[in-house]
Amino acid sequence: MDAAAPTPASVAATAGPSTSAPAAAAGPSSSGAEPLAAAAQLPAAPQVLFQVPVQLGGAGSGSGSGVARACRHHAYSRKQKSLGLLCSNFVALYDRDDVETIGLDDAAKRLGVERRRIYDIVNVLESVGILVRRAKNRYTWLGFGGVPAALKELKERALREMSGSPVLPPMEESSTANLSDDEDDEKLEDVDEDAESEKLSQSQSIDNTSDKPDAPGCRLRSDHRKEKSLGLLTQNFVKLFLTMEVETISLDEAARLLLGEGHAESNMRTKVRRLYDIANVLSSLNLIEKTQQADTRKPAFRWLGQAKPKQENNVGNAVPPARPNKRAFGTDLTNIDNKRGRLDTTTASKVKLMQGAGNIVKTFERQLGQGSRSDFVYGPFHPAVAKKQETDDQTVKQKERKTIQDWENLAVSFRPQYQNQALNDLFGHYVEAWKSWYLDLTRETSS
DNA sequence: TGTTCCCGCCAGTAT
DNA sequence: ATACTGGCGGGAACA
Repeated sequence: MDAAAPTPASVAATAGPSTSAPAAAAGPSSSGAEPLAAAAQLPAAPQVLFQVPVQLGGAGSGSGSGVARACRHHAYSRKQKSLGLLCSNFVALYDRDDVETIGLDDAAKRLGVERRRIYDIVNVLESVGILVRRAKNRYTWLGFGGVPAALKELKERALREMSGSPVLPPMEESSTANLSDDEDDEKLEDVDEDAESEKLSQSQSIDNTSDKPDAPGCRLRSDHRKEKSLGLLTQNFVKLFLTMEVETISLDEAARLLLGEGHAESNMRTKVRRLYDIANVLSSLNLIEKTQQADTRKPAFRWLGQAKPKQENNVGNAVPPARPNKRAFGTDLTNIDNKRGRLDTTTASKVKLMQGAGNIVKTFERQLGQGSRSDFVYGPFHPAVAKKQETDDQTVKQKERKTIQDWENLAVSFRPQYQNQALNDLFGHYVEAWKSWYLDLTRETSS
């Protein structure tokens, strides 16, 4: 649907400020223009909404590939079209009390991007509980207040499964509470997904090359799709931080961990590309930040865990000051960061350690993998209140404290039990190492 | 030159 | 049949 047809200015009109989505604006179909109370009302969001300085020449931008696109856009700057920036804008646009549901077309139109990009954003936002899909084309805005619950749920689920306890009966887990009519069918699939994911697990990473070793054939195509969905990948990426408590992790490493062994080079590349997308969005939510690994200087991401709208960079971060080092979309900037927390050093080695455990991670990742959209419904947990601004320092601090506590409990109670002895042993090593590292870490951080 | 990641093709799904 | 979703990877901007 996002085919050619770049409708040049379609947006500019509706989207107050300087929106301009040169080539992208292809606001597809969609019935008429919704009233959109002009996006101009963005709160005091500073750098929001695409400030594309230069209006690319007319409709321009070729349809097809980026070739045509590229050659006539001198002023083209990908920074201004980054997912991260887009996400910030998206948040600025919808993170308000009066926002209830979000229409994809509307969002695309207002932000001046093509629908396809909105899917990207929305999928990761949903993964972290900021919004929920209600129906085709419809999402409900939960806001940042939904994040803690979503993360908690993610963590719990991860731990539950790591500990070998059977994955919740899908039906129960995705307790319809929040589902709307058009989603429940997915749950049906989840049932056999569970059963199947077991045997197919290893092919997950290599499916691309169509090399199903033992030709499971029976795999639901939709499963493949789900397994690779941006949403799921986001969750698993986040789980890496939540359960392994790695302080920093490079996208390579993440990809490796998520893919497991026998991955083709191309798979890695693709996975990493996706992770970049995800990381950019998570960064703009301030859930993670870009840094470098101490030893290798390799770019990596650090978990901040305290989602909040981008503007409020100063409020209670669960982590020391974090300068805006990551490629600050929108605000542009250096990509390179020089300083990084002391933790990185230790972390780097832990991460290495983890690599050996790739298999295991992979295993549980797979178990968790069933997370189709219907799988992560934070309904029962979600507060529904406390939306917006956690600007309140007190609250934030309390939360931080609580988080630390959580982790401590976690460290203590964390004792996975694999039915499989070998796994159990292997994992044991990993856990031990992790635990000691983690304890060090908490001691350090919690001042 | 390597890294980052935008863009849109196109296949799978839903209506 | 049409519309919605979203995986995927080419290739260009960026460092």
